[in-house]
Amino acid sequence: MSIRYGLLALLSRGPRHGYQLRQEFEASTGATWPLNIGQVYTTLSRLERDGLIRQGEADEQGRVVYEITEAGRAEVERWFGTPVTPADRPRDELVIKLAMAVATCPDALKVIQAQRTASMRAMQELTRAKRDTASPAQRLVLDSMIFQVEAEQRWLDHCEAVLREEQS
Amino acid sequence: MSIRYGLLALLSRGPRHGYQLRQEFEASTGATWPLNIGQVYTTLSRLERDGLIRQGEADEQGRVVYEITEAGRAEVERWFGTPVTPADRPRDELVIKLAMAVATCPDALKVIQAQRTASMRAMQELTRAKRDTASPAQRLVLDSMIFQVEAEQRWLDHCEAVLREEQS
DNA sequence: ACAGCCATGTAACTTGTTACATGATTTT
DNA sequence: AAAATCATGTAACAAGTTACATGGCTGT
Repeated sequence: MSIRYGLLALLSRGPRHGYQLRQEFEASTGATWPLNIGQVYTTLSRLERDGLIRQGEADEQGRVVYEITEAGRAEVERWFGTPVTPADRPRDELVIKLAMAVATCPDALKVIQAQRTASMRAMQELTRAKRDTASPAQRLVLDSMIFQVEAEQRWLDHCEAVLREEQS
Repeated sequence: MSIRYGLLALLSRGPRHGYQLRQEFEASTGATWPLNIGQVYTTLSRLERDGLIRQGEADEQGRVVYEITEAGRAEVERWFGTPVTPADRPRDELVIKLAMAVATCPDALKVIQAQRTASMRAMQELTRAKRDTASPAQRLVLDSMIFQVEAEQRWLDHCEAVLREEQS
């Protein structure tokens, strides 16, 4: 629901049109997850269908402007007030992969090694991206990814240690 | 694609029927993400549609048994050999929420506080769950979540520090 | 004239998810 | 007899995603 609520939150600041929403969304969340412009419009249609936004009057340039409704405002409030729990998060593909590998794969250690290499490269790219990013919001997003990759690396080490212990 | 590839990986060990697949999947990945049995069958249909598995002969108990095809085996190999990158992961709802909150919300600090409380509670539940889990595979999954919540807590501290600095 | 950006939208698709229907077998 | 578990499946939907069509405007 990230995009859905993200756009709704942007609209709670004031009326916006679709193209503008993509710009602001990407300005906040950065280049790691590019947002296809088509998706903005599909998401806006669904938000309108659900009564959380409505089409306002057109721009002076004739652009279609959306504005948040009362129901939408309440929904944003609820969203900001509700923390994210582990159960809310989608299944982590890496975790599933390793869980399957330890039971299935000829050698799970190879999977771990390949992932570790990729993680290190990801870390390099993230630090480089952070160096090149001026926007504070985008830096926070990059920081989050850096912390997550660090956690991933720790977990990979841990998995390898557990595996080696089991084998011996 | 976690479920899709997860089931495919299980089938690469040998023929299985649907109910059994759910049991083995949950035995590996644990109780945090329960797998609805209906989803097993929808996913199996789609895997069959894509030529990655096929229906074999029925069980001695008359149960429908699926087996992996050559194409499926190749796909599993490819999956195990391909690392997960940050771009592969879905947008993190917490990250989006905070990125929106710092720019939109009356006070983002409240959002951070609420999340921190939830994170601490999540951590408690995860350590309790780990204490009660004998299966090594499930313990690894729980360890992954623990590392992730730790990273989340570090990031929340970091966000708060950055915010307070900006305000002053 | 043409390339590139601004701008809106739709059709088709994917995976994930749940609610429901159905019946057999096993346990209490 | 009733409850629980085993077992298979379908219908309907949500959210995310991309490819494509369409046209206006701007700078070279």
